[in-house]
This record gives sequence, C-alpha cells and structure tokens, in this order.
Amino acid sequence: MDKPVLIITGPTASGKSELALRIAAESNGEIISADSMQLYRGLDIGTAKPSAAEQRQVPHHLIDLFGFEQRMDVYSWMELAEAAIRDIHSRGRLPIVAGGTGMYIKALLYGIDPLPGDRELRDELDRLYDNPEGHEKLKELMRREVPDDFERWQQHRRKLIRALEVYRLTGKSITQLQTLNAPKLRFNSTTWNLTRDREELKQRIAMRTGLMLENGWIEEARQALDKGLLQSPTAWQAIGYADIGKYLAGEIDYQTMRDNIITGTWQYARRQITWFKHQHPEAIHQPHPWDTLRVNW
RNA sequence: GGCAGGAUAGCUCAGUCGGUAGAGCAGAGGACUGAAAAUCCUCGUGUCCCCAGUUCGAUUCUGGGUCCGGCCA
Repeated sequence: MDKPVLIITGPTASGKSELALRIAAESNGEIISADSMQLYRGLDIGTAKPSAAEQRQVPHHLIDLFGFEQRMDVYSWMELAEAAIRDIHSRGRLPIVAGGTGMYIKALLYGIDPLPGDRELRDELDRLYDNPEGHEKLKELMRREVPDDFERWQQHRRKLIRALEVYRLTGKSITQLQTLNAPKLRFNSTTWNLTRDREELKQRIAMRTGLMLENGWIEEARQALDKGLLQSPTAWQAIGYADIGKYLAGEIDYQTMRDNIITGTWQYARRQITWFKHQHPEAIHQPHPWDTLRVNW
C-alpha cells in the first residue's frame, strides 16, 4: 500500500473540484468523488456535480451510482472507494479523492471498525423510539446494560439507536468494540484541506447558489421531488431541494428560498471547517493553492 | 383628519401585577466509528423608540412627541 493517494478536501464552494480536475489533468490522475450526495443520479446542479465535459476530460468515480431510493452509509462507501483506488492504481494512475464528506474521507484514511449492522433492526428501534414507552424502556435498558454508550449519547437519538443496534447484535457497547483510537493512515496519502477566508467563502456560497438557481436547479428539484426525493432514505438530506419545494408550493417567495439555501449551505460549510480542523491530524491546511501547488511524486 | 394598535437581542416576537428582561431563528464554538449536505451539545447586557411626570425605583403607570403598519373617513 505505498502507491500514492491524493486527498483534496475542504468546505463546500472552496474550489475542490476545479483543483482536483487540474491536478488530475496534469498528473495522470483520476478523481474519486468523496461526496455523499453526488452519489445520486438526478442531483446534479444542486450538488455542484462535475459537468459531463469535465467528466469526459478526467475519469470520475463514485458519481451517479444510485437512484435516490437507495440507502448509503459510510462503510459501504469506504469499500467502494478502496476498490476504486485499487483499480486506478492498477492502471498506474494517481487516485485523487476529492470531496467534502468528512466522515467518508476519515473512514477511508483511518479505517472504521467492522461493527455489525442491521438496518431492519435499526429501523425497528427507530420506530420504538417514537413510542414514548418504548423510548423510556430503551433508555433504561441502555442505562443498565451499556452504561458507557449511554453516557456518551443519551441525548443523541441516532447514536443511541446505533449503539442499541450494535448491543443487540454483539452484547457489547460500541465504546468497548472501538479499537481504532490511535489514528494510523492506511494509505500513502497526502491530504490537502483547502481553507478560505470566511467572508470570501460566504460570498462564494451566495454567488454559487444564485447561479445554480438560475441555471436549472429549480427544474431539477421539481423532477427529483416528483420522484419522491424527500421520502428517500438518504438523499433527502441534500441541501436546498426541500427549500425549492416550498417555493414551488408557494409557501415561500424566491428571495426567502434563496436566502434559506445560502444559510443552510453556510451552516454546512461551518460544520465541515470544524470537522477538518479537528478530525484530520494528517491534513495540510492550505489557503490558495493555485500558484504554489506542485505535485511531486 | 378620526379610531383603536404596535414600537424590547441582527430578525420575528413573548414578558415584566413598577425592582433594568427571554424564546425561536440567525450568529459563534464544539462533538462526530454504518442516515454525515445528517444529527447532537454549549453560548443571550440589549439606550426594553424619545422627552417629561408620578415613584425610593419606570422598559413596565400617566402625559406629550416621533415612527410603522391597520381600520374608518
């Protein structure tokens, strides 16, 4: 595992894609999208997916893999990404992982404990949680049987449910089962985290949102919503589509829709900034790579 | 012109039976091991529109003014 892998990440609208494209073109590379939403067909403009022309120029992976009725998760993504990396390496080319889904990238770089998963059980626990009595019963069970997980997540519904799921399957707590506490890179990788001046990033987000709306996002959203995007297991989470839906339904005006999307996108960018600041000790934080970037392997 | 309103955190508003005030949203920081563009945690001093009066004390009561939306003319 000593062939190089380049990771390009950073908050949304920081310029990851263009940079990845340029490096790929210059370095005989192929791009692996690390984006939880570009995975879905039909979410193009709204996810700032690389254009058809760009995808022709450089091979892209892990884009347009699913219809949005399909459920995605980190572990599956990690396996797909590993396979893509092997594949690209086998062709003697440079894999460039580009995207902003921090959890995916972290799992890829550092691995993720192979805890068991059972989606049906998880859904069942989720439903139980909605029932007030079931809720209290589950919490009580957690408190008694898996106090360490309960301590960590008692206020966090999703994590609590996942912990219960793992406990049901293994009889142990996630806290006990986690072994990857010392971060150790699994690849000969370099991580570039693109940073930007806050105000500049805000402006870029506002401008990009306006452009996306003018360039067909609304129609794209209309079609996706018609196909049940908001009822999908994972893809419903994509920013903006629900806002556009409200606009199309006449619940909010254009201006409000646009502002809400910008706000949501900014909040997302902030979470990404926090993530990459703290979760990626390996990352090189670099503001403006255009003129200084040299790829030297 | 008349009639009742409203004026409090960046925004929408609640409240103080007179003892200088708090929610949601926005904003900031943080977390993050199978939904992650998700989810969760923490953080609230602001001439309570202005002037005067009553009062030990007024953002709260009284009078006047200013502004903003209503309704009636």
